Amino acid sequence: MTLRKPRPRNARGEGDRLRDEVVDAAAALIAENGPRALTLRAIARRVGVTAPAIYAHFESLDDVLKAVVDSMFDALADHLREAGVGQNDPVNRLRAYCHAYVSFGRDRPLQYAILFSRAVELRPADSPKELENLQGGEAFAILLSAIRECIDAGVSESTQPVDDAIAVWVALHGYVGLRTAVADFPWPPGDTLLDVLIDRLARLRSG
Amino acid sequence: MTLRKPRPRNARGEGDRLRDEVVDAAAALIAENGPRALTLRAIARRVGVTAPAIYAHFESLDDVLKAVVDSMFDALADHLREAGVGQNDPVNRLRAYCHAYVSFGRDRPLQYAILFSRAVELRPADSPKELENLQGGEAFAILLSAIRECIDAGVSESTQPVDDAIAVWVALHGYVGLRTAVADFPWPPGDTLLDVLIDRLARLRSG
DNA sequence: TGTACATCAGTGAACGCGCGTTCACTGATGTAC
DNA sequence: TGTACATCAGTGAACGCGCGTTCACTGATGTAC
Repeated sequence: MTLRKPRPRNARGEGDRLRDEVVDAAAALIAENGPRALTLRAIARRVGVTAPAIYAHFESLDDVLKAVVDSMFDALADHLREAGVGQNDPVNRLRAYCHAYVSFGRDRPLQYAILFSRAVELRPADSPKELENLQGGEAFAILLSAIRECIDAGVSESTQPVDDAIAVWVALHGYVGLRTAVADFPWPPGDTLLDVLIDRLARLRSG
Repeated sequence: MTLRKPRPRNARGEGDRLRDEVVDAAAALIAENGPRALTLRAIARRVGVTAPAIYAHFESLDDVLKAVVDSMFDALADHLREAGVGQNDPVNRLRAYCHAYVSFGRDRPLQYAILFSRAVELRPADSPKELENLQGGEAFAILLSAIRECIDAGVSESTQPVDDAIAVWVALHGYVGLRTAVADFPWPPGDTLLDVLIDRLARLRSG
């Protein structure tokens, strides 16, 4: 319900800027008040534009939500990659990716929740082999490659890297979901549990 | 939008029946069309009653949603208990509980999702020790006791049953969430992955 | 046994609101000549 | 360099709808005498 000053109209050729602003505003609304608060008019108010203006860039509210999900999956993959920078030890890199995944979800629980909420049907991969083309597949591929490097370095006993990467992903997803939803629970301190999950599911020797 | 024949008015003293019917209708609406489809008027239509009649039993729509979540947590615990009946081997019992947890979520993904969706704030436990009083705590206590029995029987190497029960719960939650949301993924066949998660996180010797 | 009355379990009309969507329009900005 | 014009990036009014919530009411059922 925040009132904004009327924003200056975009100049010629900069019409696409509104598209990005709409996606950002939609993501912010979800982050603040959950997906139920996402309406075309609320987005328009936040951007400082009238509701019909959105139709120039999106067919419907659902279309906006899809764009939000897309941009969130991209942001997640970027977040993981950044966390891996400078991590030369394969175990530390894997851990860094996993912690980054969790912090991504924990910092924006309501946004994270829509990624796998079935509110938007996920884009199907063209073929089972095109994992990266699948939404979330980019993040998964990062996890998988980190596990493979651990195996190559002899610090993981995993013999089925794909299955074990899925196992780790499942655990990360569950950890984000439960920790943000059920705060009132005797959670092990810090991220102890997270490291246990990584150790056992990626079959790290240190674990 | 299903039209129902006008239902007979409840007799004296049976007014509480409407309360249960409202909760069931609300749960059914969520199961069919997700939480966005949950409105007071839709519930009333489905029950075959006018909208104001609901106010005799609930203060608001949010109050109805809370009742749905409560009844779902009860149903989950019942479902687990039933699955354990007749399982005399502790490992098999633990597995039966875990598979029951997953099937519960998989059979009603949209309902399961609201349990931990933050759409309703979960009832806080009065003290950290009163796990059973916490929503979901009853199901958790069942898991925990099964792991303890595995330890006692010498088939689990777990030394921290509470932490490991949490780990299993996290994995079950993640498994339900991802499997129902991301169908288009190279999941290991059947519930192979689920058994791997149980083996490693409950530290079963068979694994 | 009969009857007046209280209570229970709702109904039905009405309210104001925010929503998605349509439509005709406007006014600044770039382009052609 | 000036000017007519097309286009772009929106505006503003209007529509019909379903929503939560309120209010006065109704009519069947049980109870007291």
